[in-house]
Amino acid sequence: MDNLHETQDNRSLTSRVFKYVRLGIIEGRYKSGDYLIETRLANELGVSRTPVREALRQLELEDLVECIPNRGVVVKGISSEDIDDIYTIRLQLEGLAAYWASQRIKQTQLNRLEEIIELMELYTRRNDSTNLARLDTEFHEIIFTAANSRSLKHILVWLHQNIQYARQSSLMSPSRTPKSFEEHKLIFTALEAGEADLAKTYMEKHITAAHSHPEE
Amino acid sequence: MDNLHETQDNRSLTSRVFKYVRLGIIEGRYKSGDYLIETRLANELGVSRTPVREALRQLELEDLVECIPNRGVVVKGISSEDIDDIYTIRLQLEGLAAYWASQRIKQTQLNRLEEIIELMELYTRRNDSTNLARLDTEFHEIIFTAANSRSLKHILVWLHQNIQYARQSSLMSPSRTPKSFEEHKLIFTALEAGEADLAKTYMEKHITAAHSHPEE
DNA sequence: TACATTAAAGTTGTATACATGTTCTTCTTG
DNA sequence: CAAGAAGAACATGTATACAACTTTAATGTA
Repeated sequence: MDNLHETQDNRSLTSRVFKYVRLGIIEGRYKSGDYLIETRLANELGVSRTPVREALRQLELEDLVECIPNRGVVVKGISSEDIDDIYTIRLQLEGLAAYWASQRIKQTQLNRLEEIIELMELYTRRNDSTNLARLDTEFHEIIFTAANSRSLKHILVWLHQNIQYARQSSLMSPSRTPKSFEEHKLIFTALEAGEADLAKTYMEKHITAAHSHPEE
Repeated sequence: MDNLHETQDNRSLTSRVFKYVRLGIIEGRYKSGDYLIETRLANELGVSRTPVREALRQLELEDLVECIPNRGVVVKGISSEDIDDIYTIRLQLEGLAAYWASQRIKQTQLNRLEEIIELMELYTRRNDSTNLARLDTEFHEIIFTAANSRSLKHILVWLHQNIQYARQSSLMSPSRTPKSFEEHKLIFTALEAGEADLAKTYMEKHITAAHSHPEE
């Protein structure tokens, strides 16, 4: 019963279980209100209860499930209202990240951003949404990292993960990709020039646009 | 060897261990770079390794420790730069929380806020920092809750917990308390009147002032 | 002495066993 | 038949046992 067709990232069973259940919640396989039974999950994945418990305790801190003492863990999930809120929160925080990044970003990070921009242009022409989504994630992650704030990065990574859910549903819609590409380019230019306020403004516009058209 | 002089909140050993280690990191007993040995902690607390492991895995997600596979978990701690960043992030997010709260707050929550304001006045006159700190936490938490956004509340609770560390150090300094009291009152008035922009502005001023003078 | 090899101690990763608490079924009783 | 009690089935909470991996100490050799 190996539902776990993972690659090589077998760091530990705990993290495998964590990702598996997380994906299950994000994809809606486990719905809000469902009880997650430890032994059932353990059998499903062919592992013991120990790593399952550790993973569930982590998911509790991610706020994706609620652990009720001596009762079990119940799925909380992410509603569309949550997604809306997350975009508003991102609006505040990614603006801040871009602002800080423009002051603290290193040359190597700028180089990688430039590479990403070039690749994005290519994949936009080819309508390759899968690769575009991957590059988009990396683009934003470089900016989180360049902002050089542990707390901010921690929050933004969490928000991005939660939002994957919304992305998943509308991935292949290519209507907005050319516009999105231009937005990324503007952000990059501002970062390169060290224009903090401009970087912030462009990032905010990008998030807002992405919220209205979540396809990329 | 029962270093755990807890009250009644013995929901589970895992959460007891979690709070114990968390406090240890916040108080500086476990310093950045220290390795946390599972068996050592287990003996220290008179429990088995199972709840210790679960607690450590949770602390990893809180970003207070780093789990290195097959090596152990190392303390990350919170630097003063982190604290500065957190205040800036709170500036963005508590403003948003106050904004949303002013539109969504319920009468019972407003009543409780009014009670808190009255109590704060009392304790400010008495210079009772301990109770003031408690009320301050509740004041902000009511606003998080009233904002009615799961994600926002989750982030702000996390930020507040991280910042307790900075508060701990300078608790008894009463110089700012009268001013802080006035700020809380202004926020409350704006919330009561449903003035979203005003609530946001007052909250931002309050956070900024608290950052310069973290005693309350 | 310096260095590689190997044994040993220590630590983490995982599974299992048992204790405790909860839920559901069934049987009794009014 | 309804309501409640007893017990079985089930799930979680915790401890322990064992396997795998890492680091350290020890041993042997050039």
